[in-house]
Formats: sequence, structure tokens, C-alpha cells
Amino acid sequence: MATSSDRVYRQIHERILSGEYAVGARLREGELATQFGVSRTPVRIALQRLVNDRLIDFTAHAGAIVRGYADAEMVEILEIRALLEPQGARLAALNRKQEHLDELFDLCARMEKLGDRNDLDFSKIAPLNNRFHQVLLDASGQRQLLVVTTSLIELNNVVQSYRKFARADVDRSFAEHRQLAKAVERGQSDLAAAIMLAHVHAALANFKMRIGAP
Amino acid sequence: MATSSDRVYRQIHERILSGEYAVGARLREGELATQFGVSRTPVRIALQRLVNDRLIDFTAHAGAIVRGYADAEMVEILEIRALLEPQGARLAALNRKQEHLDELFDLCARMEKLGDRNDLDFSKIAPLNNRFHQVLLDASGQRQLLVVTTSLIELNNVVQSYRKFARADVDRSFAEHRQLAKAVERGQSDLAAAIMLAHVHAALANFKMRIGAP
DNA sequence: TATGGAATTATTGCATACAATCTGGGATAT
DNA sequence: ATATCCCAGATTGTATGCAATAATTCCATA
Repeated sequence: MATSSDRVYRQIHERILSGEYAVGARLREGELATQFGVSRTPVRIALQRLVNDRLIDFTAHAGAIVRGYADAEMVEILEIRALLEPQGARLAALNRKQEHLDELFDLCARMEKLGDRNDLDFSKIAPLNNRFHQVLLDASGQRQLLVVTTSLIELNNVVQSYRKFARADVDRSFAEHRQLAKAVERGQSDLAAAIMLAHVHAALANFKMRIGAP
Repeated sequence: MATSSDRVYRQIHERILSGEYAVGARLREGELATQFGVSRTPVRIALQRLVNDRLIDFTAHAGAIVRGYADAEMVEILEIRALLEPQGARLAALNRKQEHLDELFDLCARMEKLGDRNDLDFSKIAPLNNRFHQVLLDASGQRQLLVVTTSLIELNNVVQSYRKFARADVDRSFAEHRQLAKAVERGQSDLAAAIMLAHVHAALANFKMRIGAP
């Protein structure tokens, strides 16, 4: 699609994920329309789509604001991922094609390269991490699983604090990614599922520790 | 909200779930606008929301058609429910409030009453069944789990054939509902999770048998 | 000074008009 | 006869104007 509303949607979407539009920020139709050089009509369509991505809150006559997620909600989302993604990894090991493996290993290499730097740039790492998980779900051949889980993965990007990991955690996470890719390559479905479960639970434990949860 | 787009959305939504707008049916903005006595503008907003419910397919310049789900996709959806709903039942047993119990038992009674008739009216049973599962998820206190899973439950209603069960299956299903409600009432979280797992897997096996899957 | 309310302003909701695009049929050339 | 191109109708995409609603400010009053 090359429609205006689609361009506007993607732009706003990206700006929310990048943090340019911060949580709580008001998104006025008129402002956005002027900014993107279109009328309010395509902006309205774009905003409606963002509601369904659960990236903005929209109430009639009151407008749209960038939606935030409380720590507890982020925990819930990670717990759901802990239920879904191991199954995705298991099926990926059984159904993956060569193109999936190529992209998975490529993503591993790129993330590791970014991880070698002294200052970790999470704004660059996060999209690669997301993509890794999405490719794995795509490789599972389960389209519904891909759709449902992808939206959850994106939401984890909204909370900026989630991106901040200690060096050791990043190294461990990248190592798990590579183990996952290898298990999937070799068709070791149980192993892949187990690694993914540990991987998500590690992120969960990490997040809980950061927010000082019980 | 009392906006026109909201009314239109709910009406179309209901008509799709009820089967009045069949799978594959083209939804023209102009037709709908005339039919509901509004302009195309609120209709477009409503259609956009239905896209995000994954109830219609929408491609630019080509319009909207009621989306169908292939048997394999429906299996995928049930498999996802088999991952999520047991966890919902487990937490419901721990977090449920009295109002949840009241509604669960009420729904059981109403379903059983409908089940006593000689001719099973699935158009009446299905909404109660859906509601039962939703209340259980609501009782879990996990808002994200509720949102994610509810959309999946609704999709199972799109396929009409899914509604057709044999008498024995209906009786078994209702019995499981009541066992679930009791387990939740007593706070037996493991039991509730186990019953739910069996419940969804029974629906899954049933569906696979109907479509003649391996 | 604090408070309540009314008017004003800003913003969203809807309708209409027009532009862009797709679809289908028929004419024409091979 | 068949394939291709083009045009007309239909449908969606966008812009704009106006109505409806919510937020804000300012003034009157306690």
C-alpha cells in the first residue's frame, strides 16, 4: 500500500517505538496532519490502527495519547510470551527453512557486533532482538502464533527502562540467541523450547529485579 | 462512547459473528453508510477497527471482505488457547472475586438449560460459552491475558461448523465448565488449569475429527 | 483569595465533494 | 477466435467545511 494513511501510520508507529513520542504525549490530529503534509483524514485512520496495536489510548472527543504500560502489565506480557514463544521455538526447529536460519545467524552476528562496543546502544540492539524473535515465530509456520506474539514483543519496546541491561545480561542473552539458532538448525525441538523458556524467564527475572518486585 | 462510528462498529461486528455477513462477503462503505444512516466517514473508522479484530480483510482500493479462517488456522488458534487459558484458569482460582463466581455458575446454569432441549441452538449457546471463558480470564486478574485471549475466542465463532457438536460432546463440555467453576471457587489452581487444558484439547480433538485431520 | 460558573477556544466527529484507483466489458487488431 | 488495450462505471482515498463536544480561561461572587 502506498496510501497516505499507511505512510503516516508507519511514521507515527516508528516514532512511538523509538521514544520520540514519549508515553503520555498527546497526539493531535491537526498537528500531525500539518507535520506530514496531509489532511486529518488519513491521520485519523493511522491513529485508529495504532489503537489496535495498543500503542495509543483513544477516547472520543478527548484525543489520542501515547499509551504506557505499568510494570505489572509488562510482567504480564512477558509471562504470556513465556507461554507462547517456547512453543514457537519448538515448531521452528521442526519447520524452519534455510532462509530462516540465514537470517537468524545474521541477526546473531549483528547483535554480537553491537555488543562488543563499550557503550551499548539499545536503540539499535532492540529492533534486532525483536526481529530475531519474529523470525523464529515465522519459522514455526504458525501464522496465528506469529501475529499474536509479534504484537506482544513490540509492546516490550514501549517501556524504555526495559532496554537497560547490565553487560553480563546482554552477553548471556546473545549467547542464548545463538544456542537457539543452533538448536533450530539441528531440529532439536525440545532443546529449542527449553532455551526459549529460559530466555524469556531470564528477561522476566531481570525486569522484576529492576523494578524491585517481590 | 456514543459516537456513530462506535454504533456502526458494534452492529457490523455483531452481524459478522452471527453469520449474517458471511465469510467472503464484500462490505462496501457506501452500502453500509446508507444502511446505517450515516456517512462513509464513521463506516471507515468502524471497518478499520474490524481489521484489527481480524474479522475482515482490507486492501487499499479493493475494499473489505469478511475474513474466513482455514481449518488449519482454526487449529492454530485453539492450540494457542490451549497454552494461554490453563494459565488463566490457574490464576482465576487464586484471584477470583465473588462476582466472578456468581456469573460463572449463572452461565453454567443457563447453558445447561439450553442443553436440555432436544434441538441444540448453538447461536444461543456459543455466546454464553464465550462469556464463560472471558469471565474466567477476567477473574485471573491478568488484564493482558484477557485482552489477548478474548480476541482468539471470538475468532472461533466465525467458523460456523465449529459450533456443531454432538450431544455427548456438549454434555461433556458443560460438565467441564461446572467442574472448572467449582475448582475456581475452591481455589484449586492446579486442578482448574488441568481441567481447562483438557477442555480446550477436547474441543481441538473434536474439531480435528470433524475436518478429518490426521 | 478561593471558588464556581459561563463564555471562549481548541479539538475531535461527521458529512460532503472531489481525486485516485481498480474492475469489467467491449472494440479492435492480430 | 483470441488477446490486448482502452474507456466507463464503481469504489475507495483524501481534503475541506461545519457541527458537537471537551478543555480552558476569565470573571463574578462569596
